Amino acid sequence: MKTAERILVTSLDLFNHHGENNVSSVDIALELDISPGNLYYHFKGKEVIVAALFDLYKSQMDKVLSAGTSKPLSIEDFFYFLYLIIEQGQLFQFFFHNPSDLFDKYSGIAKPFKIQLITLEKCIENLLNEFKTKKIFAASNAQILQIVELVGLVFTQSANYYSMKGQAVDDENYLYKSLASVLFAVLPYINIEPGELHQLQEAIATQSLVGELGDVAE
Amino acid sequence: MKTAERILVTSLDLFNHHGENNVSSVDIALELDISPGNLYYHFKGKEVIVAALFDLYKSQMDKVLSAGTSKPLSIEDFFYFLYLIIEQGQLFQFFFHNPSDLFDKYSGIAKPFKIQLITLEKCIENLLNEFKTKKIFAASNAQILQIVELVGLVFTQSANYYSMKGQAVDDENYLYKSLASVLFAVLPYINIEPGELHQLQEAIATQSLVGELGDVAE
DNA sequence: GTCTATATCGGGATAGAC
DNA sequence: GTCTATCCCGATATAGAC
Repeated sequence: MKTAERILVTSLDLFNHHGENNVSSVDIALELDISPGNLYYHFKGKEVIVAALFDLYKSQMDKVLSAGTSKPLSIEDFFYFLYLIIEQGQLFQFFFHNPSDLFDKYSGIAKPFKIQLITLEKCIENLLNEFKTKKIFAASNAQILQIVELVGLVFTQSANYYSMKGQAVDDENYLYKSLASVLFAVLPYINIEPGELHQLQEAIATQSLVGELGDVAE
Repeated sequence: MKTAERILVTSLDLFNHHGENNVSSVDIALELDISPGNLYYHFKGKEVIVAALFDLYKSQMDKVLSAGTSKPLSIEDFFYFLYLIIEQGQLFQFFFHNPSDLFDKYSGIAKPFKIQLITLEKCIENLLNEFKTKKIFAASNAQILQIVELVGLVFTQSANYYSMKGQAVDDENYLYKSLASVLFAVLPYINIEPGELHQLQEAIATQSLVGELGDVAE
């Protein structure tokens, strides 16, 4: 792996684990066994690193989003879609730890990041409206917006919430708990045999989701 | 006002607006037109200030919580109770901006803060269970826990979410939006004439809550 | 109680040799 | 591409005069 790439991978890892704020350029260099000077040769400061990581995040998230909107989804597909989104977010956790500070320090990413988030939410809103058209989902526009906002809240802030409560939620459990919260909010508005979806909820709650949904997705 | 008190008030204000991380001891002193040395005479560093502010937060929140549990509440009272809780949280926003960093830096408040949060959630759980007993609320224990978790998420993280989206939500709107989210999650499980509570939701959504709920609370 | 002056420390950033 | 040496700066913290 080239040095530049190693720097990105290591930075992402350190940022995710300790918070961007608590990782200095020297820390990154130290972790990589290179000199601070060398680090600066490749990236002129953390600003550039963060920007590069954002580009990576955006490109990966865009891939997921377009996969979710290219063809009609079933409700089950929809939750697998959400699963993929949450997973991507988790890979770039550090962006969500303290966005206001981050945007202050690196003002370049503020706008694009917000746009990305709004795109994501718009995308979910569209999917819900499709379900509504297909009569498998019944909610007013206001309710749909509420759901979208809740999904956004869960997607961007659940990790902060759990870490704040001091519950050491590991990466896997975190995904299921987030999904369960979303499902819980959506469930009352879904129009199919109750048994069928409570099964899904059960699956998520007991964290056997992959077995249940894994094949649906391919 | 004594200098010590002025320091606390000003610190809280600066912390809330700019984040504890971005406010140095010198900033506080400057804002108060006193010298850094003088500041240190009263509080030996930000650590002590933060600890004092936490004590204040805890005592005020405890007052609200005990008011909410001393006598049986109606559903309307319950939402006014949530209103007061969210309002208190808002007065000490900075604690919620980046708790993990805060707890790292000021390890003394980590435990008490978590306990306070868990107490609050337990309190809400108890209230929901009471409503269940009175048959005005129907939900399984798992569902109640889900609701409590959503309330916790909304209470602790909504502000971060809105600021992350770049929506400049002013203090008042913020309260109503948070309340509306909670109401939305709870609504499907409430057992009274639909019209009655949709009225409440409408009131919250249109932000005329104070008129609707203000008198109920006294 | 309040001030000025100063010590210390860590992070960001760069110059210049190899 | 990589290193060492160094500089600058902001934040914390304290000493000692008034």
